Amino acid sequence: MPSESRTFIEEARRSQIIACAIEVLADHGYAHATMARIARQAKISAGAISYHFGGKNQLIEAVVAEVARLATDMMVPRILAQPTATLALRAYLESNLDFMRLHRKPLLALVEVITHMPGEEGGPGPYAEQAEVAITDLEKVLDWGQRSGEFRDFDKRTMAVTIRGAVDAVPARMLNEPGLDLDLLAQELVTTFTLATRRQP
Amino acid sequence: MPSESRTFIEEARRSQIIACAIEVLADHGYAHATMARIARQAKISAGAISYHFGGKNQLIEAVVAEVARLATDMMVPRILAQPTATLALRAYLESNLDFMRLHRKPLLALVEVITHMPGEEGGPGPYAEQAEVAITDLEKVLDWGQRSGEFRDFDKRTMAVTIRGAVDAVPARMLNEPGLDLDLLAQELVTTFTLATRRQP
DNA sequence: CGGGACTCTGACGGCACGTTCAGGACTTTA
DNA sequence: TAAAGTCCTGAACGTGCCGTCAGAGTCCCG
Repeated sequence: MPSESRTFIEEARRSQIIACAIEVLADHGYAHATMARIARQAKISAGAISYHFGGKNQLIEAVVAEVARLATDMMVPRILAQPTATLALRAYLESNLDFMRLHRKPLLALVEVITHMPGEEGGPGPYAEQAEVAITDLEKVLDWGQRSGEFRDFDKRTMAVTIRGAVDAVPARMLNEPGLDLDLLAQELVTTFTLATRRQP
Repeated sequence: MPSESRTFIEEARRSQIIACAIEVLADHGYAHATMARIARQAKISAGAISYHFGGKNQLIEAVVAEVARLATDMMVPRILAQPTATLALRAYLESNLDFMRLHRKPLLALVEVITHMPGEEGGPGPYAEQAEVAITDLEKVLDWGQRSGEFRDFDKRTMAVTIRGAVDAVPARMLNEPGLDLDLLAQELVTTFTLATRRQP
């Protein structure tokens, strides 16, 4: 305990600051998530954040990495455990919405960063690659289903973008409809895209 | 000409500034669309914009109104002219993508404003209502199809949000895939959502 | 006990942005 | 022609933000 108390404090602070950044991002939006505000949430000074993370960009980076890890851990194993592509697509949708329900604020924080973080002039945001990974993963499931004969012959990329677009529309709805039933929503999405992708009789 | 030259100049300047704001928003993104930059694009000073519009917020408001008018004019008549809900849904998707192809920069500018404009603390952005209108319009088409027996019994709001999410995912793709064929894309979307909504045999 | 490493504060500098304003050029009106 | 009105510029503000830094507090080790 004594030999590790220093790094223990360091790690504890980092975790606390990341958690507070997620809280502020989810509750007040990217534009209002200033260093001073995150610091106030953590009951420390703004300088302390720079001390631990070196700057705002690196803090954001840590937040994104943390939430991405959460999502990956929850989704990937469930998807890979399915025996058929149809069930894998179902697991993709269900585990994704499960993640939204169980980690509501981290999800909203991630969405704030990905959608509002300014990138280079006219180019994509710095975390566009994050979204690209989610799409290519989905494409793999779709390719699996087409090669196995479960799915009809659609354009894989277009279908992947369509499904992700539908899923990404959910967080905004969570903000405006407090009583939204995500289980029911998952059911509707599964039905919709099962019908849209299955091989036609 | 003399009696109206004053208001003529006024209107010409307003149109020019709106066009330049659209250009800058589409090319460089909301974060980089500063007053100075828009002014430089229009070869005037930043003060002139405040003179004609009273401030940045009112300029943005004018931009949104202009683009929304463009989109409505192109889509609504085509949708209402259809004899069945199935064809109306097809017209909704096709006319929406047509608008994206014919008015690429105004569309991208509108997306920039709607997605990046900061609103009140934690609340939705000031133009969230704009998106809400697009969804309720779509719900009307879906309700039409359910009452006529063309569509199966899905949750109208969920399906509307799903379709809009899929459509709203297109602009981001236009930025990253220059050679994207919007006609082919429209065809895929029509097929996908025709299968997803039609009454099951 | 005393030096050193770690942790944090509070204030300051610098920057980017939107807005305002006095004044000038030009046009219309009296 | 003179006065009034229109249109615009360039500089000067005020604001909000991030990053830095000297110094203080705390804990450990010699």
